[in-house]
Amino acid sequence: MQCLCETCVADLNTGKTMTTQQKHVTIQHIAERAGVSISTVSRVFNDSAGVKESKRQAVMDAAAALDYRPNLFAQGLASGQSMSVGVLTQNFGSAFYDGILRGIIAGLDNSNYAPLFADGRWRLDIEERALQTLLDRRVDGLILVGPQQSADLLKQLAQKMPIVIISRIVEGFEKFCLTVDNYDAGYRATKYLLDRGHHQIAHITGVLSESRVLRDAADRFAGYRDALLDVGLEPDPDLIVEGNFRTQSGLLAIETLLSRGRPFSALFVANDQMASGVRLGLYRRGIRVPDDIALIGFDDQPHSAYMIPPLTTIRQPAEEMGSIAAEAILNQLDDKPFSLPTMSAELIIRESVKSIY
Amino acid sequence: MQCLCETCVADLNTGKTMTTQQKHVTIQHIAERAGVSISTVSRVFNDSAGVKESKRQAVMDAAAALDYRPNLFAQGLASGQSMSVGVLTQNFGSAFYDGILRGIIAGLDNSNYAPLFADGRWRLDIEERALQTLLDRRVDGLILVGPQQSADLLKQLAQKMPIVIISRIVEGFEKFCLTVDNYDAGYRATKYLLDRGHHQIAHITGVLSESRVLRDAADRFAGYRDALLDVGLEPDPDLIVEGNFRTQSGLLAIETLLSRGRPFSALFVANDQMASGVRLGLYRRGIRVPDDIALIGFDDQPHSAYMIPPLTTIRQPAEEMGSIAAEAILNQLDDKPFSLPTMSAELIIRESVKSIY
DNA sequence: CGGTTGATTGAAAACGCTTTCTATGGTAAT
DNA sequence: ATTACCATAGAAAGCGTTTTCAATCAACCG
Repeated sequence: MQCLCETCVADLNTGKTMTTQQKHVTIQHIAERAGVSISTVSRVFNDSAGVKESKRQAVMDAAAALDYRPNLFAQGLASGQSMSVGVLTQNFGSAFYDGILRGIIAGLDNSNYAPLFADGRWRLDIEERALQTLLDRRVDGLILVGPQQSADLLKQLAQKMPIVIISRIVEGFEKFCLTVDNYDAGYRATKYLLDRGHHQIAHITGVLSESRVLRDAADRFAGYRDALLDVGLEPDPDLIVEGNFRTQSGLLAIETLLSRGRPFSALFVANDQMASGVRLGLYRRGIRVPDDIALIGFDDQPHSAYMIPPLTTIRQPAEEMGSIAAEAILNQLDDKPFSLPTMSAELIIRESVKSIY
Repeated sequence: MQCLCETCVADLNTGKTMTTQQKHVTIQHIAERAGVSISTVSRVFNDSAGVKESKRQAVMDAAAALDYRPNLFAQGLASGQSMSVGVLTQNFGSAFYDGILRGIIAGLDNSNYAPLFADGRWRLDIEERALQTLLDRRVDGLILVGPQQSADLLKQLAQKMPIVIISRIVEGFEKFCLTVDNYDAGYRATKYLLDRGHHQIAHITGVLSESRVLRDAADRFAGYRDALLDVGLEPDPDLIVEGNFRTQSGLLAIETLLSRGRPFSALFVANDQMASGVRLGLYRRGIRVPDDIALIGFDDQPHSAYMIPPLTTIRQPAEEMGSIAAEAILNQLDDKPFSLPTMSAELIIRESVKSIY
């Protein structure tokens, strides 16, 4: 890979060997070797204008021979584009986010854009910095998953670049939001229990508090409530406990639920993680699932299929959402129309719910 | 935030308003506003040379007033540095990786470097592209978690920039590798079972095949074998099954193990995911844990504490490894000495192992 | 008091690419 | 054969920083 064109030799002589020459082949080197100007080289790579086939080929050959890789910094500086889209999540480690990322990677796969990942770890300050990192890198588009930023900031961002917001609805901004219909999913989960003959159905919710920007917990809860109402059942406050989506809180919640002494035969838990905690709590008390209590979760985490017993749950189409988001960003980038559907979740029937009649 | 210095007004008049002026404040604008040259502004931000306090302050004020953010592309181009370190994992979604990422984020937190994440999804081709993305962005350092690249390539990379490799040992390159002592961990897991009175201990390994660059499975297995040997027990091939680290393979493995008909009272599984599969297999057969079979896993995934029963397992100090890796990179970047210890894993005792005497 | 020295500062040259703007040649039209 | 027009290329001007080089100024030395 030792090039001996003028430029390279000049580099060698000036002692730049170990830096420029060895380290980075530039458009200069290619131009020299192919016997054309750098403008032409640039044109070839961007096919931004007609270049005679012979030169084109020469450039391609030179580039291949020298293993040329454009300097993104230079490109970005000159063109004002970074050819990357920023992806901000809250927790790389969760199955739902992981699925989304997978979808995004796939969706961006044969575009010229590369994803740039950052993670907020559910902490506003970290999220802010992560976002800043992305912005500093001048991403051309942004996919935000469950962002906790203010609606104003989000709208402001949208002014400057294509954006897609997953798992959160920002008022007056629905066009850019991609969500799952949590209400419907909650409704259906509850309905499923009702249909199996259960009438006393408890619910452990996610984080509900007012200030919360993310409405998933509230929507699932509303679905639960309405499903009950629709069959003439009054939701019983004693059968409802607020959790915080974490495993531990499921354990706690089932304790308080049980301690209230109100009987129930089925339990709808707002996510699988908490369901996992619930399951342990039940096990500790010697309460069997599904014989004594039917259990239904939400999310279909990978290990839910391996719970004892395998958990009936609601699956969000994470991967599909990721690729839809990617596609939408790409379209926005191309000034093409796009639309983000409200996704619907799927009931995954396994073994944690038994019918009683 | 409307600036009326010469530069900005000029921008306004030339109609650059909606792009340059609104979009990006440059060092130019600051210089103008603070009444100094751009060189001085640059010096202030990098405190690369003495600048009189009065000017320094003026620059800072101007920067604050205009909400200046340096253009990383320009900085990168000019300085040859990107002030970022690339982090390549195999699967954002796994708890182990997630812990590492958390550690890295924390470790880089008060440095000037920002992490840039990419994920190989356990597929060599994707990993290659992800790495390329990182390289193209001219990261100043690289943290690779369980990379599958050839040793040659890794060494080559190390020539060019600081590097830390987690979870893989590259021969003759140990200085840059940060690993957990899997052999010791495997040994201790087995020893624990032995100490509880178990003599017929089965083992489900991870991916073992020769070509495999990652040795974790083989090391855990070797630890298992030697622990047995050390108490005078001959490892029984009929009690050993090779899995592939995935949940499903745990289920399969326990089936074949059981079908061989050789009795065993305890089972060491090379990771928690497979243990999860095993658990389900056992449940299906009505075999109780820990009463009929003692179970011990590896990794301490978050949900392992909530398995039925809670799983005794080995915890790798993921988060700590992440921050150690970050620190090592930072030190290399500063030309300071660094060293990567071999981490040792911790036995987490829960309820899936019962003593038999 | 002229010349040094050191601390500050500005001018200008990179950095590697994109993108006008111009120039060149050839081809089609008159 | 002229003129007009295209297609193709090169020159050169940025893009927003850093960094080298040179210049200015004041305090300091003998």
